[in-house]
Amino acid sequence: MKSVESVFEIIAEPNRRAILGLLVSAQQSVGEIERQLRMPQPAVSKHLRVLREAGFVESTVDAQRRLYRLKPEALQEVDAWLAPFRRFWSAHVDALERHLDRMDRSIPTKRKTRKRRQGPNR
Amino acid sequence: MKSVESVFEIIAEPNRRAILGLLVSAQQSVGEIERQLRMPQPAVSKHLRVLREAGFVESTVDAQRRLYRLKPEALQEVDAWLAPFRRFWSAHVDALERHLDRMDRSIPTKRKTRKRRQGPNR
DNA sequence: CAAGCATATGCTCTTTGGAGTATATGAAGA
DNA sequence: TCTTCATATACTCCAAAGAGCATATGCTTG
Repeated sequence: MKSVESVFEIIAEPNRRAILGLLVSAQQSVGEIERQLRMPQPAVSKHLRVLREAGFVESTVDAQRRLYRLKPEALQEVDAWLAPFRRFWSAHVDALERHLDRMDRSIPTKRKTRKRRQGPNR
Repeated sequence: MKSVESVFEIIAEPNRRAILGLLVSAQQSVGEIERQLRMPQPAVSKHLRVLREAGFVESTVDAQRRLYRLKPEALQEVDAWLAPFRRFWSAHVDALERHLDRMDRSIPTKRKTRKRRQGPNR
């Protein structure tokens, strides 16, 4: 049993993302998820278990049913990881330009020719 | 060759996330990534290939080196997917409260008929 | 052209994890 | 109690993918 998968591995699975998507609107029982996603019940339960152990969802008991609802903490982790990259899709095109311009990340290897960028000149 | 992996599968790989992390600060050559991450060169190249084909990075040629830099579009996709969930980590506590209120988190070891629930579930 | 560096690719091996199926648990109602 | 419903778990099978290693490609310089 490995319970320490990264949140990224968890949401890498399409069915799990689908389940999370369903739970955005409202909590759902296993059966409801099963029907909406047209997925075999054991599959649903299994994915829910993974999601639960990873902290993405939590469940409460209602008679024989289990109602699953979203727990946002885990997804916040993804959001946090994304943060440093955000500055890129605002204005980075120019910054990139500057980079290309001054990049001389030379390494302790002998290099004579530089200025060899720009263009797929074969 | 399958090139149509979801962006989520791409970033599920720890080494790839590490590479992306490196590229946030500046573009890097394969060798630089190799050294900083202490990862065998073929591994770096392979991951870079995956990242490139998925649109996470792009490369330019500099003599025998290849300089890789970030391409934010793919990560924006993740960001977009995350959007619907964002409202959860602002105000959702109240909804949660209501739920916790009408059920018992205790273990229903031996329980007789309880309220049959009036659920909003159809 | 030959040599050397930087990077890419091909191949095998191994592990992981989802699919599918069968079955177990547990609660509710007759 | 027995039956039925809702959900969970156990188990096998299979494919995908990363690790590791060897090698190919390609550019540069002597």
